[in-house]
Amino acid sequence: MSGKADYTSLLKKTELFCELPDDLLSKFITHITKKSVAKGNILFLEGELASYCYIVTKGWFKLFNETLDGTEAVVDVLTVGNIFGESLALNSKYNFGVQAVEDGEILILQNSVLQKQVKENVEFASVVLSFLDSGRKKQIKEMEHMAVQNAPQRIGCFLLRLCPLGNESDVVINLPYDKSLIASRLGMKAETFSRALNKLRAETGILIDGSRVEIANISQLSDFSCSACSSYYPCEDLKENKGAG
Amino acid sequence: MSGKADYTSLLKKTELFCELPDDLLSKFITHITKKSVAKGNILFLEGELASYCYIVTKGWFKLFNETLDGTEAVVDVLTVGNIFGESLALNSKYNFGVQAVEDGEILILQNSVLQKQVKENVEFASVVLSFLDSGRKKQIKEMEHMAVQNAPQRIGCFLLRLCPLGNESDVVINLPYDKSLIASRLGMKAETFSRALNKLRAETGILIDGSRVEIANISQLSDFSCSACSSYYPCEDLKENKGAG
DNA sequence: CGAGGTGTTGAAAGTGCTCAAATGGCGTGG
DNA sequence: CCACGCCATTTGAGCACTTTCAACACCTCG
Repeated sequence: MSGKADYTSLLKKTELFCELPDDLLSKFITHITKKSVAKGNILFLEGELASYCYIVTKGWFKLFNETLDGTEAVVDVLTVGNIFGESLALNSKYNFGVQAVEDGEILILQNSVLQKQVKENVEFASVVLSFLDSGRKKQIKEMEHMAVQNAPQRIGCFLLRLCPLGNESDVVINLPYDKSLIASRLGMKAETFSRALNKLRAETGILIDGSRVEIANISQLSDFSCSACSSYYPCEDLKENKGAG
Repeated sequence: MSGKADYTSLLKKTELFCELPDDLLSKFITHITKKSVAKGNILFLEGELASYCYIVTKGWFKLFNETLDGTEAVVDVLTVGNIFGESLALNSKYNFGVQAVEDGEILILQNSVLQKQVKENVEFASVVLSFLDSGRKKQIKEMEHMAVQNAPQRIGCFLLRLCPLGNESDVVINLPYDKSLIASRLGMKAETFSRALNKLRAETGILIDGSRVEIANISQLSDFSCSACSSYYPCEDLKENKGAG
């Protein structure tokens, strides 16, 4: 189960690699290594040369920045299927640091391999550009969320994004052990998160038991969470428009 | 002054084109057309095929999305030197609509021309990837702003980004006529904007006369605006790290 | 002058934050 | 096995900032 063979299925779960033909995937796979990461380990820090990108296959990872006054700003919290640290520009530096917030596993790939393929393979270059465009659209959406959603809605939206598509009910999600990370990720304090989660539970009928979240009724959750937003779960336009602008 | 000749200097003022060699610039210039846009005109709407990109050479343009409840979310408000609608991915759609908020002028370029150059010219492709990376970093910064800055600081930060670099005092900025646009852009209501602007004036000594803003002392403004942020004006790290991640 | 758009101001309500204290799970050492 | 301490989470009370609703001032244009 841990041989190079199953890298294919792991990569198929990621946005960047999911639609690549197998022969191209195999070119990447020969350069990929798998690694276990213990809780607390730091993979890299902001400002370091961006040599590698990472694909999460297990666990949760925190992307963070440090502010001038020493506070930590959590840029994102990622789990299985997410990629981070990827860079197509030469000699670029990481924009943030990354730390494992619990024991996990990652695939490691040199950015130079990505860069080489972008240069040599027009189709892959096109995929990469779509990927970058899509990332930009998500960022715009994030901004909108911060502007128009209140705390309970932001949490609901965060949960919805963790739901596998296609399921309509009885989805079970496992959050990272330390929920205050999610609070930071969503731009709120731990206390606010706690209260907002209570409100969300009362409004949408979700069940919470420690780090386990059970969503009985997706549409009830999205009715509540998406009402203030410009697109409704599953945010179709994020997938349709391989965005621009 | 409106011949193709001065397109070069206009393009040199934009982040995407500023460092390109003249011979490459001229390839773009042959495809560029200039156009005047009257206040209120809509250039395109969200979801339309992203055929053209636009470079602002005069006036202010509003990038917006419509939320489900009919509200308008202002994604950005752009002026001279900014580019929007650019897309390197094929068959992509615009992520937002764009409207002229006062009489203005734009340069128009087919995205297919950009795409062609990306394919044919490795150096330009590299510039584009850096541009996209830089855009991503700015988005992360925007998120941070929304999270850590209060209303007066957000306005101050917005003004600072409009200041031409290199000047230290007596900078004069012209805002769009309708200031409530900036309020939306910064995620606050018009009334809050009005009050916050008063506070900003009291704290930093800037002068406001209608749409004209005079900044006597840049460092006084940045001391106030950047104190909560992870980087200080002019946000050096945005330029250093041709980012990744 | 009057109408409509834009900006300002006031008062009250809402939302999230700070500070402080209580709760509850979990591992360590006795 | 139990007591203890640690840490994340929860809860409460008060505060700061932003929004909401409403009224008014200002300016331009007809």
